[in-house]
Amino acid sequence: MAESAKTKIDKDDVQALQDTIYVIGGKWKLPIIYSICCGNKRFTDIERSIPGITTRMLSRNLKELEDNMLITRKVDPDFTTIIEYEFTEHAKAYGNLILQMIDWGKQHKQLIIKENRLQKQKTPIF
Amino acid sequence: MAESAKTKIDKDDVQALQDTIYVIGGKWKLPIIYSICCGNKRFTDIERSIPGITTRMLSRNLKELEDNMLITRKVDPDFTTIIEYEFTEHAKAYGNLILQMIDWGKQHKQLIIKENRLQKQKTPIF
DNA sequence: CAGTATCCCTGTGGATACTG
DNA sequence: CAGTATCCACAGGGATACTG
Repeated sequence: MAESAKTKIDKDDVQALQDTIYVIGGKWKLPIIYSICCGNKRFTDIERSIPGITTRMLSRNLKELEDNMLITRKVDPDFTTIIEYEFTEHAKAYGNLILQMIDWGKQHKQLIIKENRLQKQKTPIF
Repeated sequence: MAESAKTKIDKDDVQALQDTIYVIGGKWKLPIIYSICCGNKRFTDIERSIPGITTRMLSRNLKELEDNMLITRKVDPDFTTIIEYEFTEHAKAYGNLILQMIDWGKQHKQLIIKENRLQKQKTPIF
C-alpha cells in the first residue's frame, strides 16, 4: 500500500487523441482546413493559397477530409467544373482549436528561436 | 474588379500550423504528453500507461519533445536510475488544447460510427 | 478547372534483441 | 530501470506528366 501512486490514464482518452491526430495529422490537413476557414472554396483557390502544396497532395487530403466528414464536396448542377468545398457542421466546432494551434505554433517558434535550440534539432522546423 | 473575392490566407499562419503539427504530430506524441499530464513521470510508468507503445517509440518521442522544449528530463542526483520527465512552463500553456482534442476525438468517433462511414475509410481508425 | 497517374524517396513506426 | 541497436515494412509526401 506504500506503493507510490501509479497513475493510470484513460485508455479511451489515448484512443481519442490518436484518432484526432489521425484525422488532422500530416503536413497539409490543418493548412487546408485553415484555408477553407478563410473563405476559400474551390480547388484552385485553395491550392494557390497554400504555399508549396501540390495538386496531388491537395486532392488526396481533401478526399480524406471528406471521408472523415469534415468537409463536403459540392458540384454545381449547371457548371460541373465548379466544385466547392465547405465545412460540415461537425467541423465548425473545430474552428476554435485551429486558432489556438496557430497561436501556439507562433509562440513556440518564438521560444525555440530565443533559446537557440535550433542546432539540436535533427530536422529543423524553421 | 468584379472578380470574386479571392481569399488570401496568412502564410505565417500556415507556417505556424505546420510547425504545430510537426511538434505534436505522429502517433505517440499526444498520448505521451497526456500521460505526463496525468501525473506519470518515469519512463516505465509512461510506457505502461500507453497501450501499444514500444520502448523505442517512447524513447524517440521523449527526446523529440525534449528537443522542442515541451518536457525536461531530470536525473536524480543520488539514484541515477531514477529519471523524471516533467513539463516545461511553456508546455503547460498547451494543456487546454489537449483536453479539447480528446473531446473532439470522442465526438468525432461517435459521429463516424453513427453515420456508418467506416467502410469508406481506407485505413479504418476504429 | 479539377483533378489522376507514375515513379521514387524518406521518415515513421513495428519487432526483436541487447545493455549500463 | 531506462534505455540502444538493428532490421524491416509501409504510408506520406515530392516531382512530373497527363486528362475529362
